[in-house]
Amino acid sequence: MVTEREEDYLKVVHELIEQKGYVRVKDVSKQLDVSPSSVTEMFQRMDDAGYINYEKYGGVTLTDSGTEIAKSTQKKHGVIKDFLEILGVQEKMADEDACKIEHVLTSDTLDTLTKFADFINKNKEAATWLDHFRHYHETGYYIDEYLINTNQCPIHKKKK
Amino acid sequence: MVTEREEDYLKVVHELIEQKGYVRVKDVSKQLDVSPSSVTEMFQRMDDAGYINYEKYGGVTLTDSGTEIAKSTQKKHGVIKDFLEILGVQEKMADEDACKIEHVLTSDTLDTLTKFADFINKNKEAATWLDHFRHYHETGYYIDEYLINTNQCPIHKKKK
DNA sequence: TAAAATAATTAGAGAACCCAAAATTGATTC
DNA sequence: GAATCAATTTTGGGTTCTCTAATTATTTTA
Repeated sequence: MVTEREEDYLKVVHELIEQKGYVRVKDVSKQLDVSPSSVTEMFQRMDDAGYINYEKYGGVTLTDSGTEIAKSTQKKHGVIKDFLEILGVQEKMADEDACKIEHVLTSDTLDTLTKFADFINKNKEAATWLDHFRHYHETGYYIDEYLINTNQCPIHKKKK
Repeated sequence: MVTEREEDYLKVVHELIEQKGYVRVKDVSKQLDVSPSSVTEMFQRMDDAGYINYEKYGGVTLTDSGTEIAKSTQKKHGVIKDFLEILGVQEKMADEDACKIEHVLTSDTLDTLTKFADFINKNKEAATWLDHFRHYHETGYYIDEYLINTNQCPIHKKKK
């Protein structure tokens, strides 16, 4: 079974291959903020595990299973990050959280987050609703026009 | 710095103390599905770290810092679980995911999730909107009345 | 092409987990 | 009080991941 850390490494390797066409120990080291020797060691482990093809002092390529894991992890990352940003979490935080969560969320939950983003993006009504939530989130106040349609007093009301 | 695993152990210890008034190695072992020897070892580590007071063959109590961590972790768990359940994730999955996520979410994001739950619970409008999302989530179809107010054709439309 | 610079690997070690099996302690029962 | 039983701890070992320092390979440059 693939570990979380292996998923991290596979994701970075995949990204670097997409960006530059090849992978350097140095780059992975910088990207993940670990020492070069840690990268070498992980490369050896992942070669043994069948996720990458690794040759000393040479290049690294992803195997089919490695590619699958990398893509799946990237996809999860995107889903989570998009979702959090929709909710109003700042890009940097959303990215940071997505990096952690992507390894552990059940596919059920992932599916829910995906559907949520779809729903928001396909409905004007939803977008409006979201604006109201964002306003509440940022200021702690409800928006007047919105309150008119509820059973609440149309006075700015601080959330306690 | 407290590790994720220490947070897990502290949470369980705190829960057991609340429930039964005391803590047995056996119970923690069962709760976390680890061997008794792992629990003993962790107890020793957490005693060294100042999170618990541990005496061989005796009881375990939480220090102030241990209590703080346990409570904070429990609180985060609750926020995340509630949030996911609001979105329609099944209780079991929501709980499972919350157990993982509680250790890693930024406080920014946690705050957003809390506010989201508040917002939903305090607005009829929001609750209605949520029903529509839940329906879409479960069936893949939009609800007619809802679509009337959007730029979409009021025919059941499968999401692709 | 030989020396210098850079990159990568190996060697050795440590932290945070985990386990099974053996030894110990504390509680119960006869 | 001694024997038994259950709970706990110790011992010894394993995995995954990390590091620094030393070594080796590759690339650059003079």
